[in-house]
Amino acid sequence: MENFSEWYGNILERAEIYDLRYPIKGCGVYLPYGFKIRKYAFEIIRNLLDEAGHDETLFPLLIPENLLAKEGEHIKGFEDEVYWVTHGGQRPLDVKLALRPTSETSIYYMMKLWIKVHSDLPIKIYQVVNTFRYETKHTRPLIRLREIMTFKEAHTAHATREDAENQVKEAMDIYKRFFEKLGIPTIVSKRPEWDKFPGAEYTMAFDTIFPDGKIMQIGTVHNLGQNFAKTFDLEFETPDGEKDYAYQTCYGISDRAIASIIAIHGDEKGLILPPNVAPIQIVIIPLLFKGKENMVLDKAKELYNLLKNLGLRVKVDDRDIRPGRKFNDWEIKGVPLRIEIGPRDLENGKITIYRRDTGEKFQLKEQELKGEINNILNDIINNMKENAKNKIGSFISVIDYKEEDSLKDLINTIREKLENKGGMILIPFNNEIYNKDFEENIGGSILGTTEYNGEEYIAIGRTY
RNA sequence: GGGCCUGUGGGGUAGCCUGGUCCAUCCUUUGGGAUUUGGGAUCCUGAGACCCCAGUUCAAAUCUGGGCAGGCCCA
Repeated sequence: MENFSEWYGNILERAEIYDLRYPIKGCGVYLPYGFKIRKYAFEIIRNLLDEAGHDETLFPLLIPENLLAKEGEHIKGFEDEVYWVTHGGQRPLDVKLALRPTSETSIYYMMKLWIKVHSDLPIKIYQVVNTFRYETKHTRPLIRLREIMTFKEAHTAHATREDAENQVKEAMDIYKRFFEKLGIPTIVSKRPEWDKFPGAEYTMAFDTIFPDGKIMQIGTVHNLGQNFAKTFDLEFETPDGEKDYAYQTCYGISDRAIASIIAIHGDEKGLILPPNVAPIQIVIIPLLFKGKENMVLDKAKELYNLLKNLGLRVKVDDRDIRPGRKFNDWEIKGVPLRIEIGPRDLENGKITIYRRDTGEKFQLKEQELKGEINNILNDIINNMKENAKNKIGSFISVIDYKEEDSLKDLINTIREKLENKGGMILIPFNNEIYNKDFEENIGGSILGTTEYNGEEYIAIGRTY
């Protein structure tokens, strides 16, 4: 993958994931195939959240200016990138309406109405919605959008600081499992003070590394403390009759998760999808020879029903084109398994199987298929995880640095490394260099502090 | 915020400088047909474009101005 940008744009089009020709910068269209990937991926996070006691809700897209502007630090973080609705028809509006850049303010306004006593807490809700940012820098499909079409945002309120702290832990655990299921390796760091979510006490972030060596933030978890609660007056009565403000957290995952599936697993041939999000998990290609078409088609149909009944997503590709073309089409689309069935296989009572992740082709006795199929699919996701881990691992470099070493040398080493290799650089934590001044000199960003092999490090990289 | 560049079928392009030879080239895509099918076949026959508006001119894809859209560089 020499040129990632080019590869990425190409694959979105050729695999029919996302059409970026919509005539507004930073806005595009999820095509049916891409939409299904999105659907299955977000089904996973929905299930994880539901199992952990979250409830799905839906809040309005429009936020009145006075609500959005209420929390000073929060609005400051967004003021340059908010879209405003200023007119209703021809008539200017008395109160401008923002297209949500995120929904803290609208949700917390309502939470105030729902919270009276400690027994109303905790509240754990989430929604999957579109959000808007007026990006002036380069937009990129599914990575930097003006309309973020898929934003899963969870918001919680708790009676104590400890509960909120535990909620942060739970959220991080959920995200960790989510990305594991997708086979996407992540590095978790605590964002620096100057780069945390506006209005939060602190921000924990999930980063991964793209094939071009750039850092991609794909999930964040924020502990909001009582900042918003005080602004929005989320006051409640404690068990001992006192008053206190709710302790809040919020955490989000976006379209970038989809971009990561594509980027982390894909290869020169196209997508490689983890079976759990693949719109088609197994494609059956009948090899049709003159006079033997029906035999082969019947067998294909039989296998289709067998696999379908096992709960798998299967498709028989009986288009009247040559098989080589079909092989290619489905490889571009990343279908994990392909079954080839032709007259030769029929004679031998075997089927031919191709694995997209390893590229290997092998034969299986027809009777073995039913028992083996799930093992194979499991093996695929495990192998994909392993590959991804190795890829990301090779992008992490540790640089030693002690007080007495030359700061100039350190800066040069970092610059050189970021320039030539990219990826993530880890430096043993040192308060002297953990600041904005240092960040401005290294030709990259300080991602935050992270734990690596049991030690604390400063993580550095170039971000998207 | 300042500067630069680009816009031709669904995608990628040639033509633009030097206006006419362009009802626009090639690859890909795509409808119909034939033939074929164990790794992107082939043949026949169709489809599909000069971003929009105004101007210059006998004549505009080509020149000028504006609009819209996209990209790049610097702060």
